[in-house]
Order: sequence, then C-alpha cells, then structure tokens
Amino acid sequence: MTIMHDIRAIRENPAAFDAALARRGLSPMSDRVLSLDADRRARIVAAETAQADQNRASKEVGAAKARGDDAEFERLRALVAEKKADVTKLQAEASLLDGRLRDLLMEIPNLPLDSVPDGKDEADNVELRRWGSPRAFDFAPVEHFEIAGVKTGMDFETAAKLSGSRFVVLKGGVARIHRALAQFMLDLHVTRHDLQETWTPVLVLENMMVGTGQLPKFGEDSYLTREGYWLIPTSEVTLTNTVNGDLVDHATLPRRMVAHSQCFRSEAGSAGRDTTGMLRQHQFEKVEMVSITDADTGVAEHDRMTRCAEAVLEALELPYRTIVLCTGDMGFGARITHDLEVWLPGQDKYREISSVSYCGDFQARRMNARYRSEKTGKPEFVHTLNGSGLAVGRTLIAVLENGQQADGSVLLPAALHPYLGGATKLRADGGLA
RNA sequence: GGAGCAGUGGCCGAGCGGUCUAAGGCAGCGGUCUUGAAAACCGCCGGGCCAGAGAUGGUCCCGUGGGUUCGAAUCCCACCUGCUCCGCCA
Repeated sequence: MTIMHDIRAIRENPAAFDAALARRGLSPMSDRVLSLDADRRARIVAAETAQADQNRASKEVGAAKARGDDAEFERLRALVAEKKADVTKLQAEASLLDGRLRDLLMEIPNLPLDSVPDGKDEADNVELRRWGSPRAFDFAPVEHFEIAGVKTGMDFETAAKLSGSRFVVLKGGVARIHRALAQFMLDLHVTRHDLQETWTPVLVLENMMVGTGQLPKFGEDSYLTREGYWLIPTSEVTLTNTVNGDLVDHATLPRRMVAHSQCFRSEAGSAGRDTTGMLRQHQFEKVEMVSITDADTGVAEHDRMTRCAEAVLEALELPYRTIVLCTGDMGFGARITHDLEVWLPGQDKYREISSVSYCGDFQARRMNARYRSEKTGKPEFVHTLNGSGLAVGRTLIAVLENGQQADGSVLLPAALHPYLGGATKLRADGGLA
C-alpha cells in the first residue's frame, strides 16, 4: 500500500512526529499510529507464513497426483484447504488494520519544516519583506465596489438572480480589465519565468482530489456533480495530478507549469466573511503555478515560485508584503507557505492575494508519483509545490482600489495598457479611455 | 445515451488453467572492440510490503474488488478507466 506519511520515520522517531504535530496544535498520534502498525505487521507476518505453507503444499499436490499417490494427494489437498482458510482469515484481518492505518494517516496534515515559525493563528505569522509603499490619498479611498467607475461594471444583483450569493457579473471596462489581468499574468510567467502554459479540465475524478489532499477530509469545501465529478477549487489539483501514478523521468524535472482556470469553492464555514464585493466568491479565476521537482531542489523551488508571484505584483505596481505562515495557520498539505498580501487602500489593510506552498512528498505519496533517483537508482517520491500567480479577481480589486481617483475613475498600471488596446484608465462611467 | 473492444514491468508488446521464477523489443547501466564515438556482440536490468545488523529470505502485484479451482495474467461476476463506431451537440 501507499502510505500517506513515512511510517518508517515515525517508527524510528515517534517523538519527532508528535513534536511536529504539536507545532500545528495537534495532540500526539504516534501511539495510535504505531500500535495499529504493529498489529498490522504481526498479521502480515502470520498471513505470509500461512501462505508460504499453502504454496508449498499446493506445489506438492500436483506431484502426488502425477505419481498416483492418492493418499498423499488427499492429505495435501486437505492441508491446502486448511491453510487457505487461515490465509483468508489472516489477510482479512491484516487488510482491515491496513485500511484503518491508512484512514488515520490520510487525515494527518503535513509536517512543518523546522524553519516555519511556531504559532497559533494568523497573528503569529511573520513578515519577511515589503515592497512598495501605500499611496498617499488626498481623499478617502473607498472599497472597490464603491468606486464610481466600477459600480456599473460589477453587478452583484444580477449575479444573485442568476446564481445566488457570492457570484458576480462583470461588464464593460471592468470585465475587460479582469480578462487583461489573466492574460498579462500568463504571458509574464510563460515568457519571463519559463513556466509551461497549460490548460486543464475543471472537472476531475474523485481520486485526483485525494491526491492533492482536498479529500477525504475537506469534501465540504468543494462541489460534486451528479455524475461524480468534482469541480476543482484550484488548478493546483489538475496540474499537480498530471504526474499521478507516474514514474517520471528525472531529466524532465523540474516541471514548471502555469494555468489559468475557473475555480469553484463552496465556502462552507466562511458564512458572513467578506460578503460584500468580489473578494470571496464561489466561482473565480486564478492563474496557478505548480512545480514538480526532485527531493533535493524542492525547497529552493519554493523561493523561486514566491518570486514569480511577487513579480506579478511588482509589474502591476501594487504594494505588498510577503509573510511566512506560522505552524498554526498553514494549510493541510503544506510544509511551508508564503502568503503575498496586497495593499487594499479601501480596506486600509493588506489582504491575501497569493499563497505559495511547498508540500514535500506529501501529495506525491497520495498520488504515488515518483522519479528514479540518480544516486540510488531507486524510485523516490517527487516533491510538489503550488502557488497563485495570482488570484485574478483579487488582483482586479487591488488594481481598482490602488488606482482610484477622486472623480471615481481609475488609473491603470502601465503593464496592462497593451492588453487594453492602449487604454490607461477606467472612466467614472465604466468605460475605458 | 446505444453498440463493441481494451487495460501486462520505465515504454512497446507476447501470453488464452500448471517450469510465468511473465517471451521479445526499446530505453537504461556495465563490458568487449575503438584514438574517441557509433555500430556490433556479451552481461545486468520491475515495484510494494514483511523479516533480518547484513548477506539474504518470505509474500503480494498482469486496471480494482470479489468468485470458481488443488492451482488464475489466463475462466466467471461487479466496478473503474480508456479507445472505436453510432446518436446528440459547442
């Protein structure tokens, strides 16, 4: 079976495993894991011993029959039947324990790297750096949906009629800026960062959601179709699972991909949070980066990917800060996460616009995705990383809020002008000029 | 939606109840030859789990799960995935 955590490492150093969990605010689990593991192994040994007996007797049966020794033939037949019953019983027990261990490990989050700061929640995150400085306004900046030029092009009422809450209809200049942003980001990553442009499905088989860690624990967060397809909450799911089940050629690593996709999230559990504006939607667009690396280069790749995301904000002249999430605030599959927070003058706050995570072999174990190590000649799990580069809707918000003018128009960053037919501003009436 | 076909080791592919300890090819690794390389030739060359300090041994794996059988890659059933044709359709 494929084990979701390195069971040998847990056996060797259960205290370290529990200590890592404790840093995430979880109670120790090594006792339960190891006792299940010990039982499981005992059954396996018993089952395999019985099976070896059965195989031996089974081989002799044919010989006895051939030489016409009926008494021996019957004796061996009975022996085989007896061993077979033992094997069946022991195997069933082993497989039950195996399943239990698997279920348990499946729901244990990834272990934080040593370099990740300890902490309980977002208050304990640590700022790594800031870029740019918030603009000084000579009027009171408003939130994106309050800007005059935005009001006509960001229609929540119509969206609510169509689809309910947490949806939006974009129109005119705002819609075009939204589209331009996605194109700009893709182009930047493809031409400057050497990521491979990729287009993927947004409906996936259940197993893929297990591979990247959305399932089994977080099924409530995503949409499931009648036919059994899941709607991806991010193209991290499709991009990462491109190597699901594969033994990839080491020469093809690292694989650096970028995709622009629709993302779907039920936002169960976030009722009441960010209900106005388009900060948190059931459907949104994101340009996502994924890297598949070997075990040696994953950590370095994480910094590279963070830089790729930062470059987008810098090109768009949006002030941001980069933070490293503390152990208590990190997502399920991550070993370390950098968040990029963009300055939103309307909220007078930095808000998350990108999350860049290094997952080590956590997802690879779930996917059984490996490469052949050049050093040992043995298959080893790949390492995976994912990061937003960036969330398009939130970038739209940032561009609008940071560029807003007293008259309700919005000045747009130069990098976007070529994508808007040369337009440099969103007029107060919602058109481009 | 209907009908048919298929899923074998890194890849391709044989195999149709008992030396399958899975042929053969490709790729890879080592060697012979060569100034070097290529070619040719020779050899090596799947993965998981369990035990063991190790050498090594055991066991499982031919999409997945059951079943038939003394014995299953091979027969039966269910499921998953893919392909082809038809229908519908951007």
